[in-house]
Amino acid sequence: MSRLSAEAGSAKRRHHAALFAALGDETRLSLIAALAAGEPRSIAQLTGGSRMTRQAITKHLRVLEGAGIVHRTPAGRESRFGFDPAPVNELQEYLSRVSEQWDQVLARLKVLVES
Amino acid sequence: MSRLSAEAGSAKRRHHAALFAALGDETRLSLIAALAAGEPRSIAQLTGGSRMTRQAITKHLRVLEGAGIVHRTPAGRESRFGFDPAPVNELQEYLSRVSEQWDQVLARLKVLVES
DNA sequence: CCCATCAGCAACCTTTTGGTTGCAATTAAA
DNA sequence: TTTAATTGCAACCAAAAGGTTGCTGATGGG
Repeated sequence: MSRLSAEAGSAKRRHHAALFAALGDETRLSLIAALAAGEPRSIAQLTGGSRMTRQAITKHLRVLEGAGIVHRTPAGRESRFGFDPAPVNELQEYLSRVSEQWDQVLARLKVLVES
Repeated sequence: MSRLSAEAGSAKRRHHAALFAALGDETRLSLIAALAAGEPRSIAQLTGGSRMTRQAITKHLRVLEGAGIVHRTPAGRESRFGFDPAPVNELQEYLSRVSEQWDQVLARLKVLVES
């Protein structure tokens, strides 16, 4: 079982790493900020105000879509992108667990020092 | 001032993106898990149990060190790496803000629907 | 002293990533 | 029905990332 659970842990770790990687780009963070601030927007709207090409923005949106952070809704000739909070919350919980783990280590060290 | 604050925001965003990118690798996540679980460890210790080369692990540790997630402490002929929780907490707060922003958007939409 | 261990450095390679340009297709508007 | 706007797809490119091998230099133990 230890092997199975180790592999399951590895799969989850791979998933989390992919989510973090999706957030590891300045342009994508600004896209997330734009989409988490209001209603869905089209690619042309999201491109406006950036020095980058529409295709570059499209690629970034595809990465975010692949991570489930954003979803595409075709509407006429344009496709609107909307924010999806689930992966963000997932990563928040992940970081929480790391922090708690560390806090427990500190608590144990404190006990050792005081004994 | 709007320009200045926009640039300041961009600098912070770049910083956050760099931190996220440092977490965007499965191997580095496992290193973090190992180091956040206990006392500092040497490169050789961290390499043991991995199919990767010591140099690969070294590179990953350097990335984590560059992000401030880990610090190196030379000890004799070996250098021990220890966990540093500050960047993790910083990212946790960042994700919190994104979530809150989104919650506010949802609340506004709800008001619109009910009116 | 001798030897094994731990680590740093450099070169090299392959794959991925971020970005561009050009072109075709669909949809809306005049 | 033209025409403009919005998007998708493909090819291409440069740079960065992830990993390996080989060699060298300290350091600690016998």
